[in-house]
Amino acid sequence: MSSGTRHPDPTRRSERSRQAVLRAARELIAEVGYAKLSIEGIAARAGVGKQTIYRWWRSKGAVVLDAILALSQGADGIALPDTGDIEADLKAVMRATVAEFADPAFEAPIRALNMEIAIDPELAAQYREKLAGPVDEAKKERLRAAQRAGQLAADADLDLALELLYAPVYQRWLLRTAPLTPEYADALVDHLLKALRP
Amino acid sequence: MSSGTRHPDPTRRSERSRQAVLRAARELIAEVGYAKLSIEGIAARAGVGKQTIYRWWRSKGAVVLDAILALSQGADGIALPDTGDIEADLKAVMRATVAEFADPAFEAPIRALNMEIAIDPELAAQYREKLAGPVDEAKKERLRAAQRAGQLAADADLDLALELLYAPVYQRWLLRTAPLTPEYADALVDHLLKALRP
Amino acid sequence: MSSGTRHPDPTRRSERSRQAVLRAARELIAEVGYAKLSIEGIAARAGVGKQTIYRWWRSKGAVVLDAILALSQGADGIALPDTGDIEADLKAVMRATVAEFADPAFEAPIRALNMEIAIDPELAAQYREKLAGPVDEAKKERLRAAQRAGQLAADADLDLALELLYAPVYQRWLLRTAPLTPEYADALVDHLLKALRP
Amino acid sequence: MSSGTRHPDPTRRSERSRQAVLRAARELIAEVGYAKLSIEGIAARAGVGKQTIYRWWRSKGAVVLDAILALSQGADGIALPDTGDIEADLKAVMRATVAEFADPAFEAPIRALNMEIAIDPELAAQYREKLAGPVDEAKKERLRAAQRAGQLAADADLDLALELLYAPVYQRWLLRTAPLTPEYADALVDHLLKALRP
DNA sequence: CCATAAACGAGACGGTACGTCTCGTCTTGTT
DNA sequence: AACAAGACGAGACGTACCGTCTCGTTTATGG
Repeated sequence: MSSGTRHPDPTRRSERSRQAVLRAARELIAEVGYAKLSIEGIAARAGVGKQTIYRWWRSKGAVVLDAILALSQGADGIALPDTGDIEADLKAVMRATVAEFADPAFEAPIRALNMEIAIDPELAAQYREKLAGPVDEAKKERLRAAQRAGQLAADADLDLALELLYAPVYQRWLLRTAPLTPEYADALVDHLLKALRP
Repeated sequence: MSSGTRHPDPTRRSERSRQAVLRAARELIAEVGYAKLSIEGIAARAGVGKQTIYRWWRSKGAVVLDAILALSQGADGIALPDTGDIEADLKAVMRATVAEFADPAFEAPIRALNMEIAIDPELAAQYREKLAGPVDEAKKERLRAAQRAGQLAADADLDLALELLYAPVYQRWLLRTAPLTPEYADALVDHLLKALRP
Repeated sequence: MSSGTRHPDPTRRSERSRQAVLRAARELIAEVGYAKLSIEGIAARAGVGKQTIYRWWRSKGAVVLDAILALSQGADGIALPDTGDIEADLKAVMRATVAEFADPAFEAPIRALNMEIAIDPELAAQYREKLAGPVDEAKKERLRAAQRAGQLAADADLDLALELLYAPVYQRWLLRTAPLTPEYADALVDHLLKALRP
Repeated sequence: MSSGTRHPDPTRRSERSRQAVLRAARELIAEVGYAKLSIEGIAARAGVGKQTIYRWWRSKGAVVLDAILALSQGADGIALPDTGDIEADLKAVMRATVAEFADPAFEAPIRALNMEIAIDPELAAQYREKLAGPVDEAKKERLRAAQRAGQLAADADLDLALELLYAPVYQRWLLRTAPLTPEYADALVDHLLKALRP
């Protein structure tokens, strides 16, 4: 589950320490912000030697990724709602997404993670594999169902479709260029469907 | 032109030092990368006292922003090509954009700037005002022309239109989720126009 | 006065910091012992950045040497008593020496210094030049006076004479092989004079 | 033979490990010097678990002492030469001593051992009992023979005599105050005999 | 045409954190 | 039960930068 790749011997690893580190990382991001997050601080808060962190994680970013992964663990078998109405379903999903992005509790750690991912390609790969990938697959599955139902063009590029939905939200959030509102979520869905209708 | 707001007396400022700092910042980002960029290093490379940097810039990010602004100075009166064919014009522009993002020389400093902007809202505001704003305005002007020509719906949300075009490119580039190709540029334009046709 | 040799610019040095470091070093040697003396600890106690210590001193030993040098500063124009009776004078001096070695307050820092000197030849050279040298010279001067008075052989090797007096005391103290008593001091003088009488 | 005192059950001890530790200690002192000698390093070099060292030795110093003891094992029944001429015999012995101290191969480990002994009284006691004691006894035996032969005063303090001979050599070596030459060895003997003649 | 006040280069300062190393203890199989 | 291996909490190491603070030294008017 951890992001490092230098595990000397995973079986010898102290689960107690691992949990303490991830919890401390989460707490500190929320309390002092990502800019002031330090490995030294995480170790102290977790009651753990610094070496224990360096032993199992490649970087501060790897710790942050694991800390967030640990939260969304149970969410494996995710599936998007499917009422048969692709427009209604997508709007519901996008409104939820927009709301999540607007949540201040969501802000700090996810912004931190995105900084790390933008800098460290290897970390980005792990992020995609562990978190983004499964979620994207679920979303594409819903779109595929809509294709089968004749609500979307059969030859639509679903990866691009996802980007048309999510990239604008992501950009607004990351760069704070404009507020994220439910109306905005609806507008994105409307435009997507207009572009992708058969 | 500089981003700080505490200029004790702009007239007394040494232009020679300012240029040396911006040049040093650009060189160091290219050479050692953003993560290892330090004010100490910039000052040393520029042959400038650290205080001179702290006097005129609020933060490392402000220096980076200025360093990049200084490059794109002449580009004030930017205007997009207007052949009358909105599809051809947009595809040309997007292909150029995609090519620019793929340029390795572009990478390091812009990525650095984006990190700072994502963290520092005040810097983001300056970035929008000085760089992104004028460029976006030029883009919207072209879209407005297309509206007047009846090639786009009269009630189209042009801000959203820009996001549908650029946010996917931005996301692919920042998170390295997928390659940026000319075909991708074309596809984005195609989808936009399908969604925005009258 | 300090032992390091990399003084970047002695005129810029903070005398307040220098004093605080030496005082902290002395206090900590007395309190926690030499084995547990750390540069980190000295810096913290002195309210000084670690870099300030590394900037001006080559090693922990150099700090300790300076700390002790600073104590015995005024003792420049040292001269041994000269009553005309070399035996009585030497016995007085050696009894004082023996008493000094037996003083627990003397123990910790001097033992620490001797460890460093035994390991670091460069430090040893500075120790000899700054501390041991002048003292030895004073002792030899007294012996020379005795030679002129016909109480010692004219061709006596005074360096060796000093060693015959002090090396046994030093060895007993350093290795704790036997107690240092006034009688022992007298015995050393008796033997020296028997060996060196004309 | 080992210096620790917590042997849980000496019979269960692995002789192979013990030898490996002592050999590794000797090699590392010679290779990296005493200052950089670590238990971690000894264990790694010896192919031994750290616990094995902690189980059988009280401290790093105890390992070093054992490592050196192991070398001078056979030298139990030592006796100094006795040609009947005390001056010649002592000069031969002292010249040999001086030569031994000047040997670079002798340097590192013995200096290391002396550091430990100067710091740790308990270790010093063991050193005296196991190494210095027997040797000193042999030296005193030779001096006693000289007393019986009327070459030394019958009431001479033989412990002090040994110190007059060896302490100056020890001091010169430890503090590197002056070179150790054969002439110096002779001079020490000459002075001793002048002081101790009947 | 100076004087004078600022900005300047240099870099020392008190600090924080880095990533590494070693300590001495503890845990997990192996022999 | 001792062993090799090595993870663990702890904490010092020496380095890199932070942002602030003197230091003289330009430099650029404005009296």
